[in-house]
Amino acid sequence: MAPLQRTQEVDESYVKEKEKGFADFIQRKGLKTTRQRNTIVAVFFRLRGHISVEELLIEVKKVNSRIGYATVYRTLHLLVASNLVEERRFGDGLARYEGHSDVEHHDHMICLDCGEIFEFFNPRLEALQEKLAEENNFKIYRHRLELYGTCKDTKGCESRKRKKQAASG
Amino acid sequence: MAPLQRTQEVDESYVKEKEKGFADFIQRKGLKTTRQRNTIVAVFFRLRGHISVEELLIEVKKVNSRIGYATVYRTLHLLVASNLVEERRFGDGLARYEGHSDVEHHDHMICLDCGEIFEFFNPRLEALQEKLAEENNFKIYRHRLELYGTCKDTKGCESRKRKKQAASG
DNA sequence: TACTCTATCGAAAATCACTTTCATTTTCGT
DNA sequence: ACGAAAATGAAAGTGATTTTCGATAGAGTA
Repeated sequence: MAPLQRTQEVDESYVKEKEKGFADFIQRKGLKTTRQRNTIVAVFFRLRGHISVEELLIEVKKVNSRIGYATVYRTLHLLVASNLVEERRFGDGLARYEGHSDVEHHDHMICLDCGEIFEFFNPRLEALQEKLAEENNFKIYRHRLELYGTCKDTKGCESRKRKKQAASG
Repeated sequence: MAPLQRTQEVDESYVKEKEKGFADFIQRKGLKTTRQRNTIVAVFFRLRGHISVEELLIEVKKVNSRIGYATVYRTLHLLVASNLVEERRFGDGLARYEGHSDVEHHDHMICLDCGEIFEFFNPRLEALQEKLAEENNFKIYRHRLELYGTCKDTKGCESRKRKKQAASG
């Protein structure tokens, strides 16, 4: 029942699969394959975690600095529409995107000290929500559960916190 | 285990208690009592549910049309800071405010058809979250759980939906 | 009550995170 | 290669919220 942490190394087959998924979506919708979209998608799926538009834009510009942020926004919307990516909002005012493997729904724990976002999943929690909804004649389409707190007592927290402060200061 | 619905009538003692709480906060912080703030607070606590800034502004202007929206925003921030009010965001891009009784935490079911927001609370759900957090050395400060779906099969849904469509069309 | 210091007010400008516009490329079926 | 339609990028526009700034008004003090 440990949090599902994304692996550190992004393996190429994962990226290839996602790129294929995006290409299929583009074709299915009769849209056009472009250099920019391919770059953005390739960069996105090589990043891990919950990426903000700005973070993605910075990485994309390292590959092709002429790609504008409107294109990044537009491509992210396509990725969401294609069901390959999910948009999340954790209350700091900006959208974050995460690669979506459509089998595993999960919830989040957000550390307010170091900013780390942990993913977790618990079937009893899911079942209990369903039960409560049913008791009120409510049909759930989707839900979101976020635990805000601290992972201070875990090993990485302090160093991530310092890194964060260095980046913003 | 029915959803906690706010009662329709707002009783005066509740409003008076909140006004007192706000006055105390203002004094404690060395801020000034003003006609505008008193009006906004008085109007706010006589409304029920999850109030958007615009909804509040409309009601405030009925009492004193010269009160500007900046003042409403500022006063709402004071109410949040005083812990008398909680800010919520349900993903439609605007903040909603609800009077906060610091005993009862609750979660939300949001009907995507009629827009109604139901409140509910379940101790097993709370306990399970605590347990999961503990297992991961995570300390929860606060959490949020929102179930998005429909209450279509309940009696009020259709009429609320029509009302909403009339208001926006 | 008058005075003064400073918080607050309201209107307008600014900000922030996007979204849309539009003139200029690109893509892709023919 | 041709041309219609889609995509791009720079810049303008949005909508919610925040900040600015000159004017106004609380609240201790004289």
